[in-house]
Amino acid sequence: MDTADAYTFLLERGIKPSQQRIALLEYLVKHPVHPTADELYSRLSPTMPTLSKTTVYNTLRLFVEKGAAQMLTIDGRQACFDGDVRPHAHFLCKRCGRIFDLPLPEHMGAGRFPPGPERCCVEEVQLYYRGICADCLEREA
Amino acid sequence: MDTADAYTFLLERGIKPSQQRIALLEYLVKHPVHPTADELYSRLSPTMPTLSKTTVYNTLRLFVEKGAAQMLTIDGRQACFDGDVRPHAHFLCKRCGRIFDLPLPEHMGAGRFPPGPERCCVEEVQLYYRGICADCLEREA
DNA sequence: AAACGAAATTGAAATGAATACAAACTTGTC
DNA sequence: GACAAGTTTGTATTCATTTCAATTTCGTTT
Repeated sequence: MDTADAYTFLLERGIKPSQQRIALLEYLVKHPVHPTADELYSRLSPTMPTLSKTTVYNTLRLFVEKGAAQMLTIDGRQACFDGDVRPHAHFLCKRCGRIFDLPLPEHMGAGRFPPGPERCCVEEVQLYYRGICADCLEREA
Repeated sequence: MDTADAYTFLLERGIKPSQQRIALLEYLVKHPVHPTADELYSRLSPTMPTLSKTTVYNTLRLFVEKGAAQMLTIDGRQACFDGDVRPHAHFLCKRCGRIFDLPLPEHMGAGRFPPGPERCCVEEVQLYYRGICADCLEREA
């Protein structure tokens, strides 16, 4: 995704494409490592010196509201963000802290999330795994 | 679960059963509404005036480590705790903030959580739904 | 029963993610 | 060029959680 793509993507979602919003979206999509708000700020500050942390938070909240990004609460300490809004699961390595994408189990494809007997309206589903990743397992063996 | 049950349950898990730990475990099991650390402190303080919030945090962390309770990160702001450690899903109502238990989909029974191609070691799985609960839907209709 | 020591508890202070808010700035429109 | 609506910015604040040193509890030994 380049700047032009980000521009139109934001417009499609009803988001006014400002410099900051384009930069954040581009970074999120190009770096699918589930960064935190703070990481995004640190990475983008150098090339965008006036960027404020408040803008990062505001923008991420907007993205989530408009369905342009996902917020992950897999790490209890801070929220992580994912520019890939297609349904997929996440794995958090307790050792190195990295978050990996994983496919959803077969039966949990898009739209097929039976919430049980209750008559509630499900808007989001998140499937989180936690454990030790392959790299960390190998490193310690 | 009464005090004696809590006592033996804690011992079985390798947790020294102190007054505070028994009280916390009993409360968690008797009130399956997924309280936060702060709520637990507020509820137990009246009958246990010397209880400290640090103890609540320490104890909850210990419970989670020893598998005596589950920590939920479904609400990004604060952790919630569940004395029911059997695998089940959770639903957070964005309107009223309550968290409900839900059964896991058929294919996701205990131990059957295929994490995909990676060779990682999965220790926990959490399935979160977010939306509007039946009560809130009705109230607004 | 008193003394001891390890473990648990406590309260105060610190940390750190996230939010509130008001001022300054952009951007498009007349 | 002035205006207005919407954005961005920095500072100050909130609040969940952690750190830490001092105190207390509890089981064991003398």
